[in-house]
Amino acid sequence: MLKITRKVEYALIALRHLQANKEGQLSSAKEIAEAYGIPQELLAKILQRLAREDIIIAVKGATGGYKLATDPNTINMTKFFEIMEGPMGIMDCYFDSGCDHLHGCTIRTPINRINDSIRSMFNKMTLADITY
Amino acid sequence: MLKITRKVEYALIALRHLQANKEGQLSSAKEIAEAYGIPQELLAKILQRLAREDIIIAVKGATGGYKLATDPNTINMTKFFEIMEGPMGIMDCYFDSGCDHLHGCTIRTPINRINDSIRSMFNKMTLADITY
DNA sequence: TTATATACGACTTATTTAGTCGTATATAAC
DNA sequence: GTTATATACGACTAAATAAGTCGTATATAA
Repeated sequence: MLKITRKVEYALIALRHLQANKEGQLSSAKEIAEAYGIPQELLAKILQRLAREDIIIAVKGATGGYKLATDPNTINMTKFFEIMEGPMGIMDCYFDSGCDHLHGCTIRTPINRINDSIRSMFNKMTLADITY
Repeated sequence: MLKITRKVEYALIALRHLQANKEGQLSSAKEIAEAYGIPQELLAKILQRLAREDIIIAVKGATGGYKLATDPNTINMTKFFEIMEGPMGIMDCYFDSGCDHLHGCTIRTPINRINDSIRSMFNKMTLADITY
């Protein structure tokens, strides 16, 4: 319950690393992985996803690497979590309705209230709150 | 991320059911399991844990069952989650220090801030917010 | 004595998360 | 143009966790 995954953890570490770089300076997946003892292939995939979502910019080729694409202040944590792990809800019925029990479900409404509280809390936070 | 487990889900459903009972009236694990389509053995174990922790009272024997032990208003959700699933932290390093990366960890402090926010949010909620 | 409860640990199965591998493409340096 | 070092990405395997089952013991009302 309420556990952050490695994917998110590694992404945050990497973003913080990139944020500490000078304007325009690149860091490769290998460099970051070695610096923090993270499996390189795994981190590479995470950085690729962040690049696809325009959180960071990828530069290919021999001296390539990654750099931040935007000010971390502009990305809220709800969006960030959902990029990394998909829809954020403490129960799936918040999003899909493939639940057998929906008819007799007595806890859906309060559960959704909790969900909204969590989302609203993370909506107020930006990546900069984590990476600075 | 941030998913509630079935254990918690079933516990909440059962507690809500008990809460709806008249003062002193018992419900068995079987009765509740059948009413909501929950695996009976699994629910039984959950109810046993709730009884051990004095959230509910167990009555043994042929006409036995469970009833609430206390006003749901007196149990906060942080305590409830921790009874069901152990320490609640979005990363384990909030509690233990078996982390290899602690020396160079750059995200511990902000992660802990998030943790505190979540715990404080759940501390303000009681079981009654869910089961009523 | 029987039927129906709770109690509880051990076990199996299913699902999710973490990590690896193979292959393709881009590009700087030589 | 060859080499070395990057990113890109899907497929695969392994590890960890969650979900569910089973066996056995005990309590008690009928």
